[in-house]
Amino acid sequence: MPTEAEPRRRWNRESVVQAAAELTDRHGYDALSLALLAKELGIKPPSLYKHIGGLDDLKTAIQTHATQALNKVMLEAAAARSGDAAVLAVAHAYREFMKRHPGLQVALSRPSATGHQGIQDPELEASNRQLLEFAVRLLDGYDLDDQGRIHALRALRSLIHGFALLETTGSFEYAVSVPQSFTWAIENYLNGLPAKAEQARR
Amino acid sequence: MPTEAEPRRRWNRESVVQAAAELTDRHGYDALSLALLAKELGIKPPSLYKHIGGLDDLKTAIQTHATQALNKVMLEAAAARSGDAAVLAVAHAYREFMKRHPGLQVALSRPSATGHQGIQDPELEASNRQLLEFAVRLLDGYDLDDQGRIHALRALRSLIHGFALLETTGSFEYAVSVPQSFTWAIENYLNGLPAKAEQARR
DNA sequence: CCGTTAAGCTAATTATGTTAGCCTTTCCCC
DNA sequence: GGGGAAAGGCTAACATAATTAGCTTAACGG
Repeated sequence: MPTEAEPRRRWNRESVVQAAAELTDRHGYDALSLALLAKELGIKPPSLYKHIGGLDDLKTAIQTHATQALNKVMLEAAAARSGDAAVLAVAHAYREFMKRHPGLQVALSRPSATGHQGIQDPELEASNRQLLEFAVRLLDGYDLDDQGRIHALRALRSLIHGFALLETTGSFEYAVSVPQSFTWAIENYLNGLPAKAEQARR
Repeated sequence: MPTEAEPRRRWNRESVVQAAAELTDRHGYDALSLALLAKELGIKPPSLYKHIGGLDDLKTAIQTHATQALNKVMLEAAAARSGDAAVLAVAHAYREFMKRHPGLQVALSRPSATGHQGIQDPELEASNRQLLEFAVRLLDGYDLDDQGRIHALRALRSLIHGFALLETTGSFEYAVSVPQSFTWAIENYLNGLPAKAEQARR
């Protein structure tokens, strides 16, 4: 009898979370269940507990997975760009990510399942810190002090995130081009920023 | 035996949805269940089906309930104000609403449970139409054509909604005042809008 | 080769959503 | 007032999901 049996694919926490994330994107965040995920992986629900702590833990893991993926996308989008072009590129990449990952979008738009009392994944911390450092540099071309930069970053992210979210919830019914609205929104944001004194440039 | 029995409070669809909405605000959107709701109302789960079609129907009802409540809040905030002051008032009212109703906030930030294929509550339609008409007037003081006004409204709502959402998901960890960031964000938005030619005013 | 461990399984428990069918109160109309 | 329909509640029963306990087996290292 030849060893016909599948090598029996081994799952680990990361691959399980990854599969779960894809599941939410395909079937919707609310459709995520251990039963469905187990079927998808070809194993039985109790086996999942060898990799994750339960449904809540899985949801939290999906959140951090999504956050890291989004951070990565933003960093890549801004690479080799600067100034307004960089901001626009990041904005479009952010929106693209949200549209391409409807499940993760929902995951990114809700309080973490397990109350996030400080104790966080160190890898996530690092990713966030890296993003912040990078993001601050995005706004180099504007006349902002340290506080102003934080304000500006929060505003930018709010704008992008809110837009992408409202877009997929179907809040933009009116017969005006949504992509144009997005570009308009970002440009209006940039337009409002205080320009750095001209003589200070170049 | 005197008729000690409680007059047995009667529920209807509206009061049930209202109670469910409050439940989500107190216990979190994900904690919403027919079992918990029934306990809250002092009835048994199957009885709920006399008022709602099931959990999905209830969630959709909560969404439209939330939308109408939010619309109302915005309208009231802008009453007797105009120009930038009106925009700021609406923005703050919107954010306040989101903070005060964490459950409804989540409800407002996800695709409707029952796919929203056009068939909508006429009352909701009316509320949305009313809001749009009003909102357009909000931007009277700026030099925008019809398309521009829609762009501007989408941008404003995205900014406010996104900010409130990220605020409660805990994305603003940095040690800078969040309320200040919010005001900054709205002012920056207004700042970016094209001012109407001066001679056209007063 | 043998023991440990990782990763799977079955069985059983609990909670929930949902349906069916029954019972009582309310209330309207005659 | 009477009588019936409708409203609103209930119990019983069932399906599915999450979770726990305890067993089994493949892999892997000494």
